[in-house]
Amino acid sequence: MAIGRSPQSSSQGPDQGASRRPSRARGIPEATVARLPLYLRALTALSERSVPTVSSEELAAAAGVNSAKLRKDFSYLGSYGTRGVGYDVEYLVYQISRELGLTQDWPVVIVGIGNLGHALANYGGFASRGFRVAALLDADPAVVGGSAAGLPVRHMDELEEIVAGQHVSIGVITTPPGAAQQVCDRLVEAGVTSILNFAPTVLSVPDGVDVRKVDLSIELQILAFHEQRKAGEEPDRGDSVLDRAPGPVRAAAAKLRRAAGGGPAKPDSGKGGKPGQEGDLSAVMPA
Amino acid sequence: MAIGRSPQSSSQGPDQGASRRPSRARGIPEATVARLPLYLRALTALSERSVPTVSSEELAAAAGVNSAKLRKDFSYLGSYGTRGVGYDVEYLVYQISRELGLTQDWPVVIVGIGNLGHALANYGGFASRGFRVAALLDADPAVVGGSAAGLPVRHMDELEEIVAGQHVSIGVITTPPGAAQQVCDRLVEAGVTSILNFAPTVLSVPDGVDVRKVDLSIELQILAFHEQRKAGEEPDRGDSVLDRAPGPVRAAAAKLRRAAGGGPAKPDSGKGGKPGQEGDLSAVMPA
DNA sequence: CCATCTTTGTGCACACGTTCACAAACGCAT
DNA sequence: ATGCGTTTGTGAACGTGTGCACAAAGATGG
Repeated sequence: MAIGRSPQSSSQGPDQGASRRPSRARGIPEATVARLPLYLRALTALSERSVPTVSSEELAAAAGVNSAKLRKDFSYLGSYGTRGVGYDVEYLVYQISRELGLTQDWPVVIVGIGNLGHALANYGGFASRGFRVAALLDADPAVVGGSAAGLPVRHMDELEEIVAGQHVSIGVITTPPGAAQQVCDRLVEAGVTSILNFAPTVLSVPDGVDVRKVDLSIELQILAFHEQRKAGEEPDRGDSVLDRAPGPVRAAAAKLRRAAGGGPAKPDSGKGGKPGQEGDLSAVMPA
Repeated sequence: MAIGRSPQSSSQGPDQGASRRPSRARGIPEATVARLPLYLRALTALSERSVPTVSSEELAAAAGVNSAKLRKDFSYLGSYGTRGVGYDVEYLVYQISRELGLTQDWPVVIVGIGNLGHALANYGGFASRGFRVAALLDADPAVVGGSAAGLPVRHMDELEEIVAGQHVSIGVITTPPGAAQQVCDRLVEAGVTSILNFAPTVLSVPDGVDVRKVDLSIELQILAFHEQRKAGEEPDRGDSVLDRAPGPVRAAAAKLRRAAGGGPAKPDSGKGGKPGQEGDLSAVMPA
């Protein structure tokens, strides 16, 4: 079978970020890196209110984390606090920005200008942190030539030129799932080394390329899981008994299922058994 | 100071999901829950191609994870595989769906119908997994009355009635950051117990309410971090020496900074020091 | 200059997550 | 039936992340 490409390099699962490559090159744990933007946001808010210093306790509350965790996180960056006082807001903003690489400009291309692509193009958070939209791209002639957020939508064919010409190293994929891997390959080939993927696809990329995934459907499913648990807390809604059987019983059941020919005996995935769930997504958006 | 509300209950940080409450009520680890949707997607694809069984190795490749991890994940659900053969695709689809609570219908309200709200309303992945959009809500009279994805946009005032009447337990917040906490409070008050938050805000909710956060800006910042690391691998671009100094030196520097009055001595956040980064987001979308 | 109070930075213990590696279980051919 | 090849399920080792609790460091007041 073998469904993915060759390497499953660069992480992608829920353990986002570059996990397999220890990534702790200079020591900053991945979990800490993921929290730095959180701190940065809280600090920026304080900065705007001209608050000069902040304690780990206050900042932790604002960022929604444990204060000990916050202090440990900061300790990886160096000792930027002052005991008995707290942290200098402006200085910390600068240090975190620098650590995250936000003191430089990051041109970004967005590929796939559907509903989500549009939303992202209009996204205020891009420009406000050094991320500049270098170009909007789409393969659909009906979309190319239009505009979003004041930028023209250009054709995929210009991708290579744009990436090379503007030294784009970050690409955002908001295409339908079917096109994602292909777009990804072109991005990588053109020189992009970091990809933010909104398509519900497992992208396969060569070593050295980072992929992060945002998947709305998954988030909702996780919520549903917890929601279901809340609902059926004490009532022991009995699952067909076989399901959690001790082993031999269950194995026999599996054998029976297989023997049945995989046809009519299946549970029908729960509800309205209409097929094509994954294939015919209403275009533009991932499922 | 104290910025957030009262409790910082229910998790929210990068350690998404209900972390602090062990949540492993019946034993399924949070990390596993987060991967189940991944497996489900891969399995659904196989199911459509009428593949009857799949080995852990194959499925793991398709989902982009380690096969041992996949097997351990499945072992939490029970023993649904057959040694020497693999897993029955249809059966596993059913089991995972059931575990995630996707065999039932989950009405969802989306609050804040801006660019992103529109995109979500049109999101194919909603309906395809049992998530039904019960209503689209907005507070802006200019938006109310319009429609998105065939559904009318209704006014916030109808929230309580809709949530109660349709037994909505999941809410999606796509408002500007300033409105997020307020909307969240109303949702919770109305009876919603799971929230998917797209606004760049740390929501504070009472115990028993789950919050998951999707933050585009953070994802990009994490990518930028790794990108920067790739770029400056060997060159020891010397950071003003003070930055990583042994301690006493650094402390003195901090004292000097503070003594300087917090005014002109600050590093200016790196680039064009225009303020209002967090406050004046171009509405509609989070930053 | 000393005492006291506040807050950082971190050692340590523990919980969680990942991966290896292998025995047990199963299908299949003979 | 028996043996062989395959694949699952899991015990155990390891790595990562979290949180407590406290000593050290600095601020502050007398």
